[in-house]
Amino acid sequence: MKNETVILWFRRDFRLEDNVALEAALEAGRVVIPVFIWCPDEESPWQPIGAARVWMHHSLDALDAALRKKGNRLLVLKAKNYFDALVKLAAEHKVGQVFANSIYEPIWLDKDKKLSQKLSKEGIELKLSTGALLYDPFGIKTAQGNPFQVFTPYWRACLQRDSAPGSPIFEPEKIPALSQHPAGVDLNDLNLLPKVKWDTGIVETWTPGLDGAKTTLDAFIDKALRNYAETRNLPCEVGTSRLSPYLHFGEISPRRVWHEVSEHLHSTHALRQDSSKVHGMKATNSGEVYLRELGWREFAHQVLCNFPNTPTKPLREDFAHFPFRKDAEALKAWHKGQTGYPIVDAGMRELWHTGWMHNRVRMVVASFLVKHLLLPWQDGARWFWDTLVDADLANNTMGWQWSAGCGADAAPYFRIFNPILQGEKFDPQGTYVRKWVPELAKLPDEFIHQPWEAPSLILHASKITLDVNYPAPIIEHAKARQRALAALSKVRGKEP
DNA sequence: TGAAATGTTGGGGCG
DNA sequence: ACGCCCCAACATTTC
Repeated sequence: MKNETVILWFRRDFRLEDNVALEAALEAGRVVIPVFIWCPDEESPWQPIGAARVWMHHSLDALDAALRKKGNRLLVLKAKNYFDALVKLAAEHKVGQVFANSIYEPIWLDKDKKLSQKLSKEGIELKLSTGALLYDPFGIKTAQGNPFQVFTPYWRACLQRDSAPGSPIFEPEKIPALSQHPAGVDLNDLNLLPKVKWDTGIVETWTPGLDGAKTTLDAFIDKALRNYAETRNLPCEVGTSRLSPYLHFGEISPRRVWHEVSEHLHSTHALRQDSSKVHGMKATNSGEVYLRELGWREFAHQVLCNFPNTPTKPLREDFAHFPFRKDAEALKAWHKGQTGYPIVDAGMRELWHTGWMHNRVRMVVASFLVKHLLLPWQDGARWFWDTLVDADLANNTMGWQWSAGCGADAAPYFRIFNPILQGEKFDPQGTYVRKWVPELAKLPDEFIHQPWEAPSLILHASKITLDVNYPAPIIEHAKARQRALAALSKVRGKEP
């Protein structure tokens, strides 16, 4: 017989569609209490902060609105710890089962394990479901039984598994509620929104929440997917999916994204059928290139789960004692987008303003921090953590270790992005730079990525005085490159 | 999911 | 016609 009442604990799965825990809760209980518990003390040091909190606030608001359409609402609690909050809520409503979706991060997996044991002593079952990932991060292993550390064979192994990701679950018609909703706190009392209004750019740029997620996916498939392989690298265009924050907070499931994208590709005959392509040897068309990016998300979680120290420690140990510099001034210039390299500064300012940065530019600014400035990748990761709406421990860690050359399948140490060439290649008209670094807007295309090379007449006509209204480069590219090669070659291990 | 240096080739100008 | 040089275009290697 069904329990009368069950708890559905939302953590990072703010959706009603394709939510495995929700489905399980509805099967087990007659009445569901959907709850979000805010315990900032428990989540340190990688709790949501800054831009991600802003996002989370609006996302929870959207989730509540969606639950109300299903005849329920979101109970918001603020607590010292999850255990006390859950025990108290369960006792008040005679609940024996708590349903939730697993979060594939070592801290959460560990927390859930202990919590589950403690709760069971109180007669409460914690029922965990999957759904945050397409593949079990502990389920894909090399022939030797080790976790993969190189992407391509990992992804091949995923795609060659017997079962492709299944179809998403439909959202329920109704989520039966208690006749009297339990009293919680007001969402605003969590103080997720900043006191000083620095979040206007985020609010203008994004529509957080489950509806925004669907709109974003539809728009991507409709407008950008066809040319994804080419336009995804152009930061001035909307060529990427922009789904990262929605995926991070579980406002849409990776299974839904996978399903819709492959569905669309089959219906438009854009996905080639020959097996060497389908099996991911080489991504030759836009659809496969995009699904491969979902693969990188899987890979990042797989690496994080199997190597739990990677958020702060390099995976390749020869990097552990690399003599990164300490240079507060340079770090600050990077933070503020005042390095004197237009593509770098544009990216850092886009990040500050919108809580997001185009992926191509993320690679450029990361390479610049680590290789040109020789500052620790951990400092970059921390800044991204505070400023990104899509701040995700697995993806952020993977990205930074990749850029620094110390991670899984990492860029070799000698791969140093030239910020001028990257700019000219991927922002040839300087559209992106002009948008985010408006003081350079009047510069001709020829000099937009290297204002210091412009003749003084042109600088004057463009109303630019270097080091007055736009910085001269904080370091010369050629020198920085030489310095990085010299420093990094000392730590290289078996890599050439 | 680089960039720079170095090497090779082939067409054209020119003595 | 021929050899020579230049150099762009492309390929390879090196960092």
